[in-house]
Amino acid sequence: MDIDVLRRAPLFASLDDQAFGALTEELTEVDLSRGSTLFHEGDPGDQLYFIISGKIKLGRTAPDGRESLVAIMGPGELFGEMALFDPSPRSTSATAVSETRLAGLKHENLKKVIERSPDVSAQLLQALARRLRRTNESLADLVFSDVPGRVAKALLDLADRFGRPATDGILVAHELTQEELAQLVGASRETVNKALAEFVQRGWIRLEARAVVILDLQRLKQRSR
Amino acid sequence: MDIDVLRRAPLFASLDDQAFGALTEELTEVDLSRGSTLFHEGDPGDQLYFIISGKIKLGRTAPDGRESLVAIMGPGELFGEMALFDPSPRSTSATAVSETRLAGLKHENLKKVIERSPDVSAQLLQALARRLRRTNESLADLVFSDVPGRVAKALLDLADRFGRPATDGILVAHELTQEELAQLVGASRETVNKALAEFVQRGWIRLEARAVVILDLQRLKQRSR
DNA sequence: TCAGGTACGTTAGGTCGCTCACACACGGGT
DNA sequence: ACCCGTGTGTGAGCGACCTAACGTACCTGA
Repeated sequence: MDIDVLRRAPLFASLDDQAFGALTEELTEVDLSRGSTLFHEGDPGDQLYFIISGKIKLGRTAPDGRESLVAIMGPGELFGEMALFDPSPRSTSATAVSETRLAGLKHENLKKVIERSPDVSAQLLQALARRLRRTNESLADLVFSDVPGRVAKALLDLADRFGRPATDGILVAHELTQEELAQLVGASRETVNKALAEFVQRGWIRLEARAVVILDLQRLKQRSR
Repeated sequence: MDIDVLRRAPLFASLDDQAFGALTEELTEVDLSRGSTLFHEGDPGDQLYFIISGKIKLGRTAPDGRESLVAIMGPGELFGEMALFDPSPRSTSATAVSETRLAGLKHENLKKVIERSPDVSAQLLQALARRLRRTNESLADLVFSDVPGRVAKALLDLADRFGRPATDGILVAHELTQEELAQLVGASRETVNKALAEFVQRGWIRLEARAVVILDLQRLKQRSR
């Protein structure tokens, strides 16, 4: 397993090599292809996961089948930890957005790590606090901004996390379909498509297959407020 | 200071009497009257707070002045902890919804408590995980449900946390104005008013001054899905 | 006790974004 | 090479909710 990503993860930064070595013994590797689901909403859960490569979408399904995405998680990030501290069934489902490799860690093993090095729980607190902050932000956006604004914001967020400099802008290989992007910003696919078309029209972005190139970061930021 | 509420708080359940005694030495009492603000969005923050009595609304303000409430916190609950683990300015403002008494605890002192008894950080993790779960829930509701549905859900949530049995139903003395209730569910005051009027019409609730009596819990639950 | 602020109730009109509907473009499998 | 499924682009129509604008009922303090 490629443990480089994990070694660099802030969560384990405080571990010495020996403790880290012991940890890696406990990890289970999981590989997912696009569209396959790791767990469903309501499942019991006793593991948390690290993303080694690829992307995972965390989402909820309404009784009528509509979906809403809570977050897109990428390499180096972790998820599925909530079921551990607050022992309840999974509150979201987790599905691969692209070819994805994960490292799973059982609750009991995490506990062992925490006992050895309390810094880890400080890191976990920080990770959770950050997530809560982001979610509160999204909540406010949903109330304050219109769909184009939310789309702009989502693109900027994805750019921040997955963007790479390209010749004429920032390449954001988000791997999401417009349908998924729509579920992420809480809007219909059609409306999101129109918002994207408008941005293209204005020369702010360029569309590629499951990717976007941001050409005018400033204007996009302006629109996202 | 009335420390009964604190002694019963799960966060401190694991402390022995001596440790708890030491902790109370570090607490600062704060009293707020309705409408006065403890901190604003963007302020630096080095304290977390326990609610001894009363209620606090946590909210965000849009550039144009509109407000959105992230949560209503009541007796026994804590808030303002995010700024500690994830050292950034306050992400929300905190304002008293009613006459409120708080106990403030500085970051450094919390650290001391955690060092002595690591169970406290487990409790903190649980509290954060629960909050994150709730916020994700709200996020999904905002997308899936219409305004009446969200109002119903908010009433049920408030009933769960602040409700008391009354002769003909559950008395929920939420202390919120309809404007605040509207900000909590992400809608306009007018629309919330209409939803409430409709519920009254149907005999599901009865309105009182800054309070609601839930008469037909079943129907209200039905409507909230 | 009166004045003025604050909260509540209700209406009318406009609009953003949803649903529905369809056409096209692409890509992978037989 | 050809489907056929999946994803993308676009238009028409409609409806939930917002804004704007009032009148009324309180409560509070001078």
